[in-house]
Amino acid sequence: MAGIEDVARLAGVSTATVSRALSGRGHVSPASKAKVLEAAARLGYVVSSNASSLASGRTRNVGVVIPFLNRWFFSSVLEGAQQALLRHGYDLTLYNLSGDGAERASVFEHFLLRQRVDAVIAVSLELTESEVTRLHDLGKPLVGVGGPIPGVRTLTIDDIAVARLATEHLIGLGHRRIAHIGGDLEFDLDFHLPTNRRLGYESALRDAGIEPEPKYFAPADFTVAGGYHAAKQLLGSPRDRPTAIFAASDEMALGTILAARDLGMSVPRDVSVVGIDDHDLADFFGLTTVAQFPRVQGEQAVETLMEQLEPGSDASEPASISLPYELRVRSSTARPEV
Amino acid sequence: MAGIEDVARLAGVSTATVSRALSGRGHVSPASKAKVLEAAARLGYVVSSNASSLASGRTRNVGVVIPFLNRWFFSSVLEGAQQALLRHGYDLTLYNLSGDGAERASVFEHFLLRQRVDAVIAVSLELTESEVTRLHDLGKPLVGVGGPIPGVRTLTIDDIAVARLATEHLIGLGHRRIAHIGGDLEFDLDFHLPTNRRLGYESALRDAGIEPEPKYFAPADFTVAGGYHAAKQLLGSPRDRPTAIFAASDEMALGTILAARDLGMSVPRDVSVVGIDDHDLADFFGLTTVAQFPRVQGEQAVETLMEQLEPGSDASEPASISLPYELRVRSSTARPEV
DNA sequence: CTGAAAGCGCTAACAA
DNA sequence: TTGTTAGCGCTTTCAG
Repeated sequence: MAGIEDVARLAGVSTATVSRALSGRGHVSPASKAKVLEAAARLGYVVSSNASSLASGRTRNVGVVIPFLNRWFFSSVLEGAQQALLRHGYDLTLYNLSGDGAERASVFEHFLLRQRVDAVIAVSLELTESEVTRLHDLGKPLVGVGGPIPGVRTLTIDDIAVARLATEHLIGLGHRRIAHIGGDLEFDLDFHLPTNRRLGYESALRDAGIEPEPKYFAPADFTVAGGYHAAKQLLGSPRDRPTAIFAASDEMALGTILAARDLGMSVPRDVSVVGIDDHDLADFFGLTTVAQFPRVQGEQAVETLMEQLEPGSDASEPASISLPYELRVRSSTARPEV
Repeated sequence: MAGIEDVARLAGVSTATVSRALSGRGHVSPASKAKVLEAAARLGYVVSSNASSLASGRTRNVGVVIPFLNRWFFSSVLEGAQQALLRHGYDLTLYNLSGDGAERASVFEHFLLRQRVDAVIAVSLELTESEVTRLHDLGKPLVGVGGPIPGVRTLTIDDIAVARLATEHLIGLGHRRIAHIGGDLEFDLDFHLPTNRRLGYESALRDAGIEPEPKYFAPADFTVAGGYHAAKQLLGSPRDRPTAIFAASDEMALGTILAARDLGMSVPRDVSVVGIDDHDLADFFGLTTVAQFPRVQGEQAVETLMEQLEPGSDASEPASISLPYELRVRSSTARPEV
């Protein structure tokens, strides 16, 4: 392992110059810089991140705290964040916390605070005020994805608007009996996402002069199986059966499609289905959905951090971050039968 | 930020004793240890991992290199690894390499080698000999998951045996015309997994006196959509249609079930379907499958590393690692109709 | 623009 | 069992 001194010697300059040339901080003459670069390449020199971090206080590493790895939304956010960080020359340290108290506290105390990260991205995780304060006091930028953290910059789609859009799509097609499969209340830890989506749904209905009815709401757990069972419930009754179902996630929407099939109903002829996400499988099932772009959310979280971590490097300050979403009409929605 | 000196002062001992008490290396009297622990707690002291790493050469961090984040197998391995590492007090730094050459080389050079990790777990990634050598020379243990890396300890299920098991299940039910949906050749980078599974399938057939026929093989890309199309191909022809399909992954098996339905066939009455994985959705679809346990694979990879990283801590040396798998019979397989 | 040198905070000989 | 102390490899003032 070549060290900075070896490079300095080979390049005929001091270690300080090597450091400056390689890190880009401070001025170095083009001539010296070239010599340093060449020497470093020749020796296969790579800085020791530990020594560098210890001396500079920067680690070029960010921690990502995330509750699930095996769900589409979360793995996509992670992917986006990872890629963006790599581009900036940062490492990503992963903390997969299943919301569980003890493990989580320990992670905060013994990992995040070990000066291992320059910043933290918290995905769909409600941090306690003391956790936020602690990070803040340490001067570690923190950005949230997927839900508001008090006093912290957070990226979330406008769940109310997204739900409105999905519902209005159905209303526009002529549906009046529109059911909703949403999260159960205890799922609301995810930043009231279920509640917000339900609010969007209800307000869209009211705006169209339709009074939301309790019998047209079924709770589920955001899985395919959950959506399936909820949909069976909704579609099972022969009278006043809804002609359309808006599910709060694509996975539940897929469950709905499968339930309809199993009940001998045809989608969209007998029932229209719309979801939220644009999950990998949505296209395959012809599911109409409101796409959100979790990869982009991950990337944006990184960019937001970078502005704080490396000010001036790329001064495009998106003061208020509005995340994109988009209705994707496929074959699971149509006008209701007359 | 309290430093080690603060703790030492408060506890009335030297910094060396604090270090020893907190890290567990070297002997410390119970009395001193108690004092140190209390002082550290009082001050909210957390070691600086950089300083510690620099001085000791250990980072308590392992790098996980993985090609996908959004596929069941990979996210499960990652989850298992993360959890096991956390338990050992290690961090996990994630490198999500999409196999792409340039990005990958850069990661190896500038990230993994920056002394940031004590060891590397490579998931389904064929490392070049020079990459392996480089890590080896640096004294970084390396363990593979999901495919053999030359000269490296690797955890993989016995793909041939797994495929045999699945096929034999069908044969045992009385099927003779058994088709296989496997990976296309170019997918073979995944360590010949598709090839091995096909070999297992073929040898099981031969053992039962059935000659494998090319028309009963269809390649696909391990996705639901891919399996769907392959299955339509296989099930489309009216004569000599297979009575059973063995898909090399659950996702393709699910596609097969959906294809059968769309062709108006009933599973398992008209066609039996078996997969490999025990994907989250397998249970929901009643898919018979050979379960593998990727979480466990991730955990085992970590344990294997720990033996090398912290010798003596837990001396259960599993010399040859055989990974578990298990046939899960559900409702997608049955005797063929007579 | 460059070099000398003082640390960054901790660990590990070594000595006691 | 404990303390003293010399670094770990780099960054960054501070002079020049």
